[in-house]
Amino acid sequence: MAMTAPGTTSPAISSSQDTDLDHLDHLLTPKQRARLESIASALKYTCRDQIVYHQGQVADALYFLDLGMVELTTYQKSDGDRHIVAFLYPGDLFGLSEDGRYLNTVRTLAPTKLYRLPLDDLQRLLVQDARLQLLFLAKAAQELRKAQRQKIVLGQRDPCRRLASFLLEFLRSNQYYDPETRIVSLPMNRRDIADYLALTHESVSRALAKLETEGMVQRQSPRLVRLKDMRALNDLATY
Amino acid sequence: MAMTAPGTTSPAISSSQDTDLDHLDHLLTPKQRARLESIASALKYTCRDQIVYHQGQVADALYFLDLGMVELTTYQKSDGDRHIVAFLYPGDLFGLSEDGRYLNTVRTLAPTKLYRLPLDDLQRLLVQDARLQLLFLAKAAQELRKAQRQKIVLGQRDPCRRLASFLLEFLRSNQYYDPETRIVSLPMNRRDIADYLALTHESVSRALAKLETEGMVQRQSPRLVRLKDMRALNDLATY
DNA sequence: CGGAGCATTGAATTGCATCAAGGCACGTGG
DNA sequence: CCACGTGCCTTGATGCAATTCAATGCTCCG
Repeated sequence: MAMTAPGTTSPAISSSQDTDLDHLDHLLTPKQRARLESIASALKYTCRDQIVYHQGQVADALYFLDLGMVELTTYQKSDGDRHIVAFLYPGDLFGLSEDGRYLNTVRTLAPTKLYRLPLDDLQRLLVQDARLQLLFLAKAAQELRKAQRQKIVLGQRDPCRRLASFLLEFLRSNQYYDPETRIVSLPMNRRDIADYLALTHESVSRALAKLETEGMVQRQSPRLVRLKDMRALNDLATY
Repeated sequence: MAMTAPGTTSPAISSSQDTDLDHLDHLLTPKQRARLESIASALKYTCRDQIVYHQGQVADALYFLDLGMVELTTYQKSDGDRHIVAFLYPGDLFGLSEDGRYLNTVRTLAPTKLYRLPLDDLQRLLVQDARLQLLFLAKAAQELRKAQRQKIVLGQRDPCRRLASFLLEFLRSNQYYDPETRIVSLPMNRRDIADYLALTHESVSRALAKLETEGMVQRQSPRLVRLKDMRALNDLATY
């Protein structure tokens, strides 16, 4: 495991506190921005459940999520068991591959805008501009931290703990969390949450119910959850 | 999630099939090697259970594992529950940090040799040499793949499946796996394995016993496990 | 002084009881 | 109709405790 973005000690590099508004863009010089735009093509998905690419397809590009939300899933063996590896927020990069093939299937969960960066062009660009490459390295380190955290969350066997960690992930999001009302607006269904947390959808329901009876959250509707006792949630959550 | 090493499509970049012998070194030009050596300091640990650094210490260097094996652990909250994030093989980089502090504690599991690369020197070097930086980016992508796989393994609830995946990880290792006899020589105890797989040490024992009664493995001694039915293990394992 | 045998420690394993997550079925509501 | 929630039952992982085993250190005796 591991890889520190060398830049995390430098103010020039992205902090670990990315939010919806804190995109890669803000860190770019005008020239870098122009160069990236010259190789990028914008993609827009107006509805959810659209596939960006499939696991196993030849990997020829990296993607930058600008708006919306996508899920990254991996399908196991022959049996259909699905595993959601991550939910991605604006500012995240995706396109992880191995032996030239994408490792995941990427699906939109909401109207989404993203940029497609062809790998060969991008590599050329990153070799030309080493400072720009440092930003990508920092992004990679950020994803690594996220994966490590998530691994620890999955290590917890109490569904409530996993769910608490999951809910708290939304604090980063401007789009799906309103600090005023402290309401999380879940862009995915119980099944998706279950596949992400390695639970069944029933267990997700039950865990949510338990958190509610314990006064930590309050369900306005299935997709709208108000975080009542942030302190207790934080204590429960692993990270 | 995600980040493809742009280089995975280029033969110049490290393949995903790293083994103990396939170190970063082999991919470096003599000049790159010399530059890295000029900023690196070699560290040798002659026995196991030595701490390289502690979680929370100020992160000022990246490390390259040259020989031996280390474990990367994260300690939770106040209670002592420990989570082993990864076991590292020769060729791996470590030193992941957040807000300038190391995220893990690194401990040797065997006599170990590693190189210490101060972050400020390294960043300078990577800005000078963008091609060298691509190698680091590729390493980061590799760690990301590893973390993603591990996350899926932890998603499985059957301890046997997790253990099978764990045992198969050793196939990469020249040091701890002998293809002739097909014997894995475990460098860690049951407790460590348990903390890695999010099980109890009893569950590890039981899972191993079950794999043995089903003819997939054979215990020569607690630390020596012969892989009898590779096919069945692969079917059982997630990845 | 040296070596055989015993004691101690810790890891690993196994039996047993418990408990909680999963799976099924059904009901509800948008 | 599909997503969500919930009661009931089953299953299997956990936790505790007892046992085995290995390695080490120690004593005591030759």
